[in-house]
Amino acid sequence: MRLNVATWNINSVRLRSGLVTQFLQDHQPDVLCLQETKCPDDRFPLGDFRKLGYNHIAIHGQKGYHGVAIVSRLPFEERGSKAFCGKNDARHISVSLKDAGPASGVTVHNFYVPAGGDIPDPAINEKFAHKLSFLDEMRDWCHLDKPSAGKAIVVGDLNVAPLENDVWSHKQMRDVISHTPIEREKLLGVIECGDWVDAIRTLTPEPERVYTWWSYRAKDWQAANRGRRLDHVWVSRELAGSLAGSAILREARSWERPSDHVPVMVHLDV
DNA sequence: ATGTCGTGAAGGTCACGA
Repeated sequence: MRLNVATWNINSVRLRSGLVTQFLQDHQPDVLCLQETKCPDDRFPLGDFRKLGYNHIAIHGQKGYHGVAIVSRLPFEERGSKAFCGKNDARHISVSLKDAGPASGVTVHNFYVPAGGDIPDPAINEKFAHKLSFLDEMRDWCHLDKPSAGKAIVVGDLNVAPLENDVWSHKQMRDVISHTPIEREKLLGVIECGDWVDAIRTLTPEPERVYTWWSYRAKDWQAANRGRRLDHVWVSRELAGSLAGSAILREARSWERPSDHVPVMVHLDV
């Protein structure tokens, strides 16, 4: 069976539920993971997605900031959300597919890693310190909880572009948060510690440039094309052989009132 | 150095986070 998993930082699920439904209709992912829903759980637009047959929805939101959700047409069992850095700030949720045929038993973890502010010095910028601690805890989680044992997928807006060709200019980005050496090293350390396989880069190796985010601030984002690969899909070793393809929906950045991130999809033959 | 978004609480714009 073909299993399609997508991730998308939607930057307000209420404002953009129309874009989400368009994406679900056009691309039919089995599982869509959303970040930055910015929506309390009791105001999540469940009905919009259920209408399209996405009847299984796990949400972990709060008012105004962050928030993650998993919207699925395959049934699942909720696996809960882990609080990182001692904060319950709606940055993780997980499910295990169940009664879903050959996809049963696949666990999906959906993350929204802290952005980290502007100044890349943890001594004077506590947001950057938080981001680094969060990445440290993700590594500990891989070590202690062994989330990559079995069939598992990590997706999300990890807010780090780890490889040189994940940004428009490696040289000009090395002091910019999302591509500083310490963040890149820590994110690659999480992958290594968990023995995760970077699905997007397995299918589209360097040196090809891959971006999933373009700033709202550029006058003409397409002409400038100063993108970054901030959104990721990792699979456990057991699923690596099932990787069948991936797609980054760049055109979604041109939709009306877009998110600054675009959907990232991975196809698995399970 | 700037640029642009979304939210929420005011209050008819601003602060904050990204």
